[in-house]
Amino acid sequence: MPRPAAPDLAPAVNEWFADAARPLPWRAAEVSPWAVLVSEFMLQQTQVDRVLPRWEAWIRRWPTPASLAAEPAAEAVRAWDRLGYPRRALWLHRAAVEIVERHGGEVPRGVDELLALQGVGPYTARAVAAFAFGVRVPVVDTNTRRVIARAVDGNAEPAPPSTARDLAAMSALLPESPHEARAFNAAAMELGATVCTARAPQCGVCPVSDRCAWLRAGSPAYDGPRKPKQARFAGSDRQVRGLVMRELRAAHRPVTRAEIMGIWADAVQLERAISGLIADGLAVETGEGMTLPEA
DNA sequence: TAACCGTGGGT
DNA sequence: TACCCAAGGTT
Repeated sequence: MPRPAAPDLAPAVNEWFADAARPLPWRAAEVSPWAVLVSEFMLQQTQVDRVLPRWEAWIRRWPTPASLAAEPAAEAVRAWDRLGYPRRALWLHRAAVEIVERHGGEVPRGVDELLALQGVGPYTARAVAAFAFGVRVPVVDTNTRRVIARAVDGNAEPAPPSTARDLAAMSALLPESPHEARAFNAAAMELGATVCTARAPQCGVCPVSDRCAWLRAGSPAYDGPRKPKQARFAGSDRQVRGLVMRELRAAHRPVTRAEIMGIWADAVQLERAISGLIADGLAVETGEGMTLPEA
């Protein structure tokens, strides 16, 4: 399925990026691959502004994989605070252990080795390879998908994610030079995050507005398949799990059954949440009560 | 593979 | 208010 010849986006986007890039600390030249990996874990489904303070504190406390691996998982979950999806904290801790055990404490540079780490998927593996090590690989996140959907395909929104298709599309745009490729991976994401946004894109300041297929077509409304609606949060199991985790993080001692029962009226749903957290390894039941995992 | 997994900001 | 969206990954 040949796609239409892609416009040459990289030079203009990279030129724009050189000036417009936000000074995010994990982009600084001196940050370690580990610090980049931590940022990528935290940024999974979580906005930059909420990540910044947690990342700073995390890197200060655990500057290497070994320093994190040496601590109980409970400390990672506490330091994660309210970033959400706390199993990411568990997975990051596990990944640190795997890096120590399998890679001598050094974050691996290859996509395959990175993919084998707990909690590292197609996006994170390539992001670390590209941004921490300068490897020339396509990196595709939700922002890049949207930029390509508009500028190349002429659609207001991307089709449902497909790793193979998305990577092929980005590969077709990626400059040959590793240096330029690395910049373009970051620049495409930045463009999607700050200009080519999901709502109210700022086409007036877009560096590729002169060759954007979507703009050229008159910015037609999206008519493809709708994304599945996210289930409502209020009253959900997610909310209950979050409340239980908040309690476990705050208490530096076992939380009794009676205390747990006080945080949600629906006992059946609360029991389901607790069982799920235990099954996920985010909580453990002891004779004294519930705690965060020490292992 | 579709459903599940937190939390908060923007509109 | 209610809904959409967010540097995804796992099962």
